[in-house]
Amino acid sequence: MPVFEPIKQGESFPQIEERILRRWKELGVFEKSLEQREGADRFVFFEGPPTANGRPGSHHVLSRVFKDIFPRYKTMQGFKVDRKAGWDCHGLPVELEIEKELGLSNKHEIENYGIGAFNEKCRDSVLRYVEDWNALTERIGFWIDLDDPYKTMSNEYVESVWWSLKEIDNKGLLYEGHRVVPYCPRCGTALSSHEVAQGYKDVEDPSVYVKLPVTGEPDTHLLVWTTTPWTLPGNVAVAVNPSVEYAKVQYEGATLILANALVEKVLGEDAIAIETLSGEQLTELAYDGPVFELTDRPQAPSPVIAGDFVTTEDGTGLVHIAPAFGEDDYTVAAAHGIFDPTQQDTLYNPVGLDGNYTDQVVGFEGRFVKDPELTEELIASLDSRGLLFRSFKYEHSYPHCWRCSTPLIYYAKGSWYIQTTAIRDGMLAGNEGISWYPPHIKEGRFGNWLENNIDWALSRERYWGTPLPVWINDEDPDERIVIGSYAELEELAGKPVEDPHRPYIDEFTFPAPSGSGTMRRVPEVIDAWYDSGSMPFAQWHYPFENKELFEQRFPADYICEALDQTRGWFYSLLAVSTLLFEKPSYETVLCLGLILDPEGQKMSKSRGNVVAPWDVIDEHGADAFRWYYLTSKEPWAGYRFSSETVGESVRKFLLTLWNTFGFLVMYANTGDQDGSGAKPPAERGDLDRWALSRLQSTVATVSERLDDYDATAAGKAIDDLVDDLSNWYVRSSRRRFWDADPDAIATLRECLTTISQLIAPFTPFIADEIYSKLAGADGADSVHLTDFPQPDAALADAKLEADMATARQAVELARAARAQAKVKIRQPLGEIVVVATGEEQEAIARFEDLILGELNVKTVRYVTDADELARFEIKPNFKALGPRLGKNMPLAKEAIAALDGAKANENLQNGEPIRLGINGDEFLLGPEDVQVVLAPLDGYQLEREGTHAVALDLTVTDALKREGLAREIVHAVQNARKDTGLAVEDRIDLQIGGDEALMVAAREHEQYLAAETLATTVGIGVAENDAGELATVEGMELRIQVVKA
RNA sequence: GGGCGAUUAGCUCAGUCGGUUAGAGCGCAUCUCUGAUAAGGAUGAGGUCCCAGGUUCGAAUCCUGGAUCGCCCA
Repeated sequence: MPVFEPIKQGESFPQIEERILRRWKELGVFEKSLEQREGADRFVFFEGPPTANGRPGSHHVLSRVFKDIFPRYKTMQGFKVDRKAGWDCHGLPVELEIEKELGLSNKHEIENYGIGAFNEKCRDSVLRYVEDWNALTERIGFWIDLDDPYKTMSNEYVESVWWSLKEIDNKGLLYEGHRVVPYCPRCGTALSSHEVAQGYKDVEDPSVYVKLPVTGEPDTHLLVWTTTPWTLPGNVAVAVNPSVEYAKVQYEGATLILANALVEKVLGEDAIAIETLSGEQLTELAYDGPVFELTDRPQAPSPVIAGDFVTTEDGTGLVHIAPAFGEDDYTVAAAHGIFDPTQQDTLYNPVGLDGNYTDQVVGFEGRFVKDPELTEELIASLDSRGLLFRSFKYEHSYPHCWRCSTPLIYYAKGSWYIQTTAIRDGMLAGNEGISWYPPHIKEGRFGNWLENNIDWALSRERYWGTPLPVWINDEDPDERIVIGSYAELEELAGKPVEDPHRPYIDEFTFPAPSGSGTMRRVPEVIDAWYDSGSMPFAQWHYPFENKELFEQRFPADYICEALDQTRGWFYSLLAVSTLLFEKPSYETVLCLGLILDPEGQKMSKSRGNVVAPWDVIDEHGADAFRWYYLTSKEPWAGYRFSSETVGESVRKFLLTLWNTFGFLVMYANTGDQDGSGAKPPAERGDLDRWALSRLQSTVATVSERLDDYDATAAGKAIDDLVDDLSNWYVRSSRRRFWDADPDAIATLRECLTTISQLIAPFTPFIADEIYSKLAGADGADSVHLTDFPQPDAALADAKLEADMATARQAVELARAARAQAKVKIRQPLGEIVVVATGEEQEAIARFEDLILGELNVKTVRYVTDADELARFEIKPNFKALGPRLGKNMPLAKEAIAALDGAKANENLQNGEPIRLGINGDEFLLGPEDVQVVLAPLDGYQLEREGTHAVALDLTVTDALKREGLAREIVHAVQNARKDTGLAVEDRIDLQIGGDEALMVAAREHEQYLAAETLATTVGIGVAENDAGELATVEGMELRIQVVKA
């Protein structure tokens, strides 16, 4: 029986991961990790629900990985972390997908098809790819309860949402208003501001200057500018800023009125000023309206009105007012009594809900307002009537429907609102208590957004969504009831609610409580963002069920989504919970950046640069994918990502770790030693205790960084530790592993076991593979059932770590010196000369054997007085001296440079200060104020760093030469062993022959040769000419014959 | 047009409280080590720390203005 289960040759990371997935399933590890924390303090995580009507992509892997790591970490720290999955089911994107499938292109066609059948299609489609999502979720090791997810379309969920809306109505914050809203004529629905935000595109639009004839002043025109000529038939007034100065100018035979400040910009230098007028004076004028012929509006003077919002930044300083098509227009026209906002039919609107002109617009009846051809015709009409001053293309950013790409129009219509402006201060106060990663979002993007909050346009005139639970008397629209539960509706309507969706719910009517009329539901459904913002309580069907469950799990300690959710889910969560519970529903939020391709382009299907997550997983494995996302950079900055970059993180970290693990398993098995015979850690040698101390420091750093949601720095600390173990501890301890030294095996085993726990939240697969092989009989079934390591102060030794760092530096210096002198490591050298003082010398002396072995040098000689190799130079420590010396600093720098370095160093060594005279003042400099560095003297080859330096005696004596050759022979024999396919521990009979110089060296070092190559017999100078392998050592011929003994 | 963020080596990214000599990985070139390693090590080439002002004894870092890119909003 081997000590540890041997590593399967040729098993790839993805294969290992799939094996571990099966094991997790068999043992129910996720479930156990939860059961085990029953009754413990909770760490609450909320899953932001994705929509499963499309396949998951690499950006979903990003968020799911960050959603996973902290719950795993907290679980290992002893918290109970429930993780309920969820699916976002409602909304326009779902409807659009079905419309496309069914070949429907507007609401009329949907209604002909049948709302019931249409919604059934929607219902079926939203979980269409749920299997793909589940498979990917499981494969990347995102532990979340997929068996009992919340669904925003479930009866229970919808009922909770209804309850919340009634609560809001009870607070008087639900109202029906008229408002100019961004409206998609194609989808037939108003869009919320966060939907509009997603659809801005840079487009070229026509832009026209229109001349409006001033009533009673022939040939005089108001000059207005607009980028939306289609709104001109809706024109009812012109607004000017009363405090701006306007000019009447003569230009190309016409008299024009525009803002004085804009004359040159619009007309150039050729305009001749006639007089200036104040905006106030202009409001006494009128112009001949309407701009287009309208069947229901006769020609009549239209007013010039005052509006503070008019600026002279662009345009002409005169703004055409169409109250149905602009928020400012609506407000200013209402304020001037042009229409009565409470009487809907007084608002002039020549455009229908379908985005087409009504029959009132003569010559353009039924035309779609954003049709470019129509625009041309409108402009031509203006021109033919002498109203066009100029037209040109204007490039600007204009909102489009985020799903169907139709340009939005601003359009006055009825809509239901939540008066979020009433809770703005509450949301701002709540935001104060939220920890944002990165922090600038809090005051910046999110804070600004809250400051400028406007009421939430809640209603959607659509089909597949949570129906707005408002019933209105069909005889008296002022009588309304908001329904807050199915029981309430059942009692009123006298029948049970089986499906709260349209069209079934629309059939629930009941007599008006006032005694006359029938209560009927309003036709709207609600914004799906409200659904997802309700998940903290709706996922539990609160308050109808699970009261305690909800209260224990509110608010969330941690949520995590991509940055684009700032005004999406992050906002809707905060708004809903502030409305209902007067506090935020999350305490910490991590925002993730976008996934870009290696060129920094956004990944999109149209560009064809999408990296499919399964490709990455199949090639490199889920752990590599996770490690890359978690540690390569700050996660909110965005990722320039490709499968190759993931491969890099495999090579850099996972393989190093895996090889170190493989090394331990191999030598523990070869030497039949599991480390149980080791001394207690405190009694082990320096190298072992160094490794254990590094481990403890890393444990401390990792916990500290993960507590601050900083996976990047935590991962880097682990990476550094693994690198130290592999490239220093193992490298320096090879001999001891070969000898199956229990201390070495125990130390490495302890380090790797603890590392497996540290990486468990990061790379759960390889972590469990390593843990379950090393933990032994006393270990848990899985690393994920263990407690996260706590730093053990007894094993931490800062001095030891610092000393080792110094020793390693000395080795590096010596290696550099060898490289410089082109003397390879296999060639032994006689002496290394180390210049170092005080602690540094002690540190190097402490690890002398290690250094000599690593450098293949016989002895080390210390030189405290560096005169023979280098001289001391004193340099100022600016950080210490700067504040003290201020403006004298440059002078001090010169004075210090002029000091006698050796003498100054001697002073400092003796505890005496350095005296410095500057501008007649004397300054005393202590050791903290200066830095002593070594500068090489001419004629010596020396590598230096700070106050220590290393020089090599490069004299190669004949004896050293022979020893070097012996090592070359060993090297060649080892290669021959390897080529012959011998096992590491196989004994051999060795015969060598060839160049006499080599044979001499071999005879001299025969014992060494035999020991290194496990040769039971050695024949020197006997290998036959034609037998064995032929090698070349420093140009000399070497024949090697290896036979298994 | 406004808000937020970014800009550091060929590429991907670090860079602490402002401390004068800016780092790492990848890639490249040369050399090297290795009976754990798909690896490791050394050296080198490679930098206008986006630009311009300013504050300061001292600026990649702080301030102002500008450029470019991204996101968000109009």
